[in-house]
Amino acid sequence: MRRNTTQRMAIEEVFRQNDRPLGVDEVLAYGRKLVESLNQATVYRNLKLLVDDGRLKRVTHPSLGTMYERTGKGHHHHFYCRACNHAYELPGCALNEDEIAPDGFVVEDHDVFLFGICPSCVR
Amino acid sequence: MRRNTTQRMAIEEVFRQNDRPLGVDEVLAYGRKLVESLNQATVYRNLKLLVDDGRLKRVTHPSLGTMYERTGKGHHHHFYCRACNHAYELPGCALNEDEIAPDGFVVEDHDVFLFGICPSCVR
DNA sequence: TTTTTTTGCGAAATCAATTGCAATAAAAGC
DNA sequence: GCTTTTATTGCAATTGATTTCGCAAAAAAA
Repeated sequence: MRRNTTQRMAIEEVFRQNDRPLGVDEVLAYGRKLVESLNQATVYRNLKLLVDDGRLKRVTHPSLGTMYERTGKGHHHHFYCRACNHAYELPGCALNEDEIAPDGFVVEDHDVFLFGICPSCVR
Repeated sequence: MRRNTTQRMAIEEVFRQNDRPLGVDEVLAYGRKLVESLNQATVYRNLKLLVDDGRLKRVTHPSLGTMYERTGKGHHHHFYCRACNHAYELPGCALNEDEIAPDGFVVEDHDVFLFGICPSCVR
């Protein structure tokens, strides 16, 4: 049976406080502000458990690599800010269903990654 | 000065024969059909040279990892067939420029990855 | 208290990509 | 055509980054 350890709760808290896709190091860094003994292996183990439990989703970003984000937020695209290196989730979908692919291709899913400058960095 | 080795020409030929994004192992496997002594390190070295020379472009696919494709084909999206594990390039862009991101986000580029079944696998 | 999961730590396994080096081969020079 | 020069290859070893693992100690929950 799964136990509510301070480490696991801290990792979930990290995602609550920073509601955007986070890399393993980010989770470790933010998590250590909550539980300073937090270990990298513990982060890896818990990220895996949280994915298994359906609380997190694993995403592979073309520039940032493996990231994790909270589930249950509906379809969204990803924005990567080249200035602060943060990833953001942008709700909604700007893809035209009909011209998405030529006849014959059966499209089941899609991932959209945007690149640019985020509002906090633009000013 | 750059030499036209049989290995390098074979690698370029591989991309001419299979005009879709290819992974390093695919380039190696197809390349060995043309030059059986072809070595992995040679593939890595030449892919890098061909990128430097602007003949290939490096792409990071969320599922397939690092891939290379020929340059000069204009903007396109990528389609990944879950049946044959091949990547395809789909010319054109089905993204709505205006609703692409909320106000404040400056979008400079984007990558779109589609997932599904390709025409050859669908029948 | 007792039981059992979980942690921290360092070691180790993976995987992708790079490098050193002697042998090879393309291109230039004779 | 033959020799010289030097880029390139093949091979194995190595790096570097990411992820996993073994195990004793710690801490939930029973």
